[in-house]
Amino acid sequence: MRTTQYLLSTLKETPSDAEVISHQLMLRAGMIRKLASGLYTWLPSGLKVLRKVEQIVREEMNKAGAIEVLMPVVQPADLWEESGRWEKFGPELLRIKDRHERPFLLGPTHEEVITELVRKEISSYKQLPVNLYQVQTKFRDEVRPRFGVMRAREFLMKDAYSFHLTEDCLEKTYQAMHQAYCNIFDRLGLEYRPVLADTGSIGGSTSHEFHVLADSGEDAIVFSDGSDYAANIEKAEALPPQGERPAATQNQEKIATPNTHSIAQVCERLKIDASQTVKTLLVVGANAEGEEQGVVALVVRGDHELNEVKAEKLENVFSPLTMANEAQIQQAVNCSAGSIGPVDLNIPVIVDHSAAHLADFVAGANEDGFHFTGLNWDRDISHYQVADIRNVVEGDPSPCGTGKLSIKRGIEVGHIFQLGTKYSEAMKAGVLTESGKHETLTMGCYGIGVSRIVAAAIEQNHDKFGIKWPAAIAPFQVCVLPMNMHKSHRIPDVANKLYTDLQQAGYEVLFDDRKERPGVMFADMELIGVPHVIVIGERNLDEGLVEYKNRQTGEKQTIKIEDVLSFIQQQMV
RNA sequence: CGGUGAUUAGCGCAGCCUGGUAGCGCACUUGGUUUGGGUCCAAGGGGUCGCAAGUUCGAAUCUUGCAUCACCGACCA
Repeated sequence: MRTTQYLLSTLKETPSDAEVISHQLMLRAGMIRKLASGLYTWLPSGLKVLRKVEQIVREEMNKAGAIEVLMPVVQPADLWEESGRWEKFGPELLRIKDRHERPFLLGPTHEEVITELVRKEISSYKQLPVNLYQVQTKFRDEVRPRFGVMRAREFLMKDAYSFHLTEDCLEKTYQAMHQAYCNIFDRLGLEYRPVLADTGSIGGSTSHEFHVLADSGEDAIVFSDGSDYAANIEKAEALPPQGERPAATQNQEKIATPNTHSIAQVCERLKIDASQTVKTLLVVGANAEGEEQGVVALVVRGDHELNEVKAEKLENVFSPLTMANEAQIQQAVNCSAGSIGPVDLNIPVIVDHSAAHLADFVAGANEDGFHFTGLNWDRDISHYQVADIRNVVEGDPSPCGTGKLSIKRGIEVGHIFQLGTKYSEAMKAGVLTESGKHETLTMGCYGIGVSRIVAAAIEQNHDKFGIKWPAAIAPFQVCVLPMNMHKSHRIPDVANKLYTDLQQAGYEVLFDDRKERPGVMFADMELIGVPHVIVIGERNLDEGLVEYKNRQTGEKQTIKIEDVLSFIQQQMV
C-alpha cells in the first residue's frame, strides 16, 4: 500500500478526552475515530488489526471443533421475555420498537437466539454435542463508556455456545475452549492469565476469565506465589484468620469525636492503625423471595474493602448490592453514615472474618460525633453473623492452601462459563435420548472481546513513540521509507523494486511515497507500529545498501539491497 | 443516575469577569526554502461562537431552558 493512496490519518496532538494510552494511540495512529459516546468508526489500519485478531480467533475456534454461524444484532423481545431477561436486564439493554410498535432490542449477547435456534434444529442426542459460534457486533448501553474501544457501547465479540446432554460432556468442551483460548492468546503474542471468575448474573457453576496483564486494567487479579492459583479479586476467598481471637483487655468507652467521619480521620485523632477499627456499611436487605426489605449492616476491618460480589450473594442482602441512602440510614441507626458501628443495632449484622477476629477495636457509636473504643465481640456486641465479605489484600494466604497472594491488574478479554440449564430450561431446549426420554440440554458459553483485544494489545505493547505491534496482528509487516525520493532517480527505483518484491513475497507492505521530510515518515511509522522498517537513502545507496530497523528492539543494521527479501523472511520466523 | 466541568475553524485552545468588526498554535491550499528524526518564510481558504428563548440600540460575552461531551462516583456477563 502506498501512503498517498491510503487513509493514514495520523495525529500529532493527543486528543484531550483520551485517558488511557491505547485510546490515545489508536486515535493518533489513525485506527479509530469516535462517532458518538462509545461508538467508533474503524479506519483502515485499525480494521486491518481487528480483522487479524478476528481471524486468529476464528481459526482456533474451528480447530477446536466449533462451527461458525451469524445471528442478527436485532432480536425480538419475546425471546427475552421467555428467558426472563427482558425484565432482569437493566438499562444496559437497548430496547427499540419497529414501525409496528413491536418491541425489539439490540443484542448485548445471544443466549436466547442460539437457544431458540438449537431447540428448533436439534432434536436428537445423536446431534450432540454441538458448539456454535459467531463473530458479531454487540451493543450494551454502558452507563459510562470510556477508554475508547476498551469499554465501548458497540463492540465486536466472538461468542460461542455449546450444548450437551451431560455435565461430563460440557466439561470436555469447556476444557477444549480453555485450551483454544490459550492457543489464541499465545498466537496473539500477549501476556495473559486464565483466572477463576465469578459467574455473575449469568449464573452457572464453573467460570474462567482470560486477562491480558496491564497496569491500566480495570480488574484486580490475585495470584498465589506458591501455586498456579489465580482468580479475579471478586471471586478470591479471604481465609479466616488463624488461631484464637485475642482476649479483651480494654473496657468499652464512648469518646467524643466531632467531625470525624472517615476511618482515616478516626485513626488520625486516636493515633491508632486502621486495622484496629471496623467500618460499618449499610446496604439494602432482602426477604426470602429476594425482594428489597429493610437494611443490613456489613462490617469489615477499617483497612479492608467490602467485596460487593460476595456481599450480594448473602441471603439477606438485596442483589444487586445497593448502599442504603441517607434516609434509610437515619431511619435505621439515627445517625449519619460516618458514625455507624455494630453496637446495639436492631438490624441484621454481618461481620467479615478478619473484623470478627479483632479485640479492643474502635467503631462508630451510632451517634453523630461519637465513637466507641475498647470494643469486643460477644461482650459488647451480641447478635451478628460472620462471613467472608471483603476483598483479599496483598500478602493474604492463598485460598488454595499454598503460598501468599499478590495482586496485579488485568483487562478481561475472554470469559468462559459452564451455564448449565438456565436458558435451556427457561426456553425448553431439549432432545430425545437414546431411551426416548426428553432431556433438557446443558449449556456452556464462551466469549472473547475481539475489539477489546486490540486495545489490550496496545496497552501491553507501546513506547513513547507509539505502538509496538506483536507480529501476528501488525497492520503492516514492513514499511519502505525512501528518503527524499523526489530528488533522485535511484531512490524511487530501489524503493519501488523493494516494495514490489516484498509484496509479491506475500507481505503487507506500506510504502511511504509522500513528499515528506524523513522525520515525519519515521514518526508516523513508529506511531503506527510497523514492525520492520526499510530506509532507503543516498547515504547507503553507493554501496548498494539500505538500512533496516526493528520496531520492537530498536536495532538498526545495513543490508545489501539484494538481500532484503531473504533478510525480512528471516526476521519473520 | 448523582457531583463537577466543558461546548468558539478539522484538532488543541484564548477571548466571556468589564456587551461594541471573532483570535492564536497545529493541520489544510499556493509559492519559495530545507532535506536521515515532526524545517523555515510568505500569502491564502475555512467559524449561523452547541441549540432555543430572553435582556439590550447591540450578545461568543449577561439571564433562563434544553442538548451533547468529558471527568469523579455509583453501575457493569
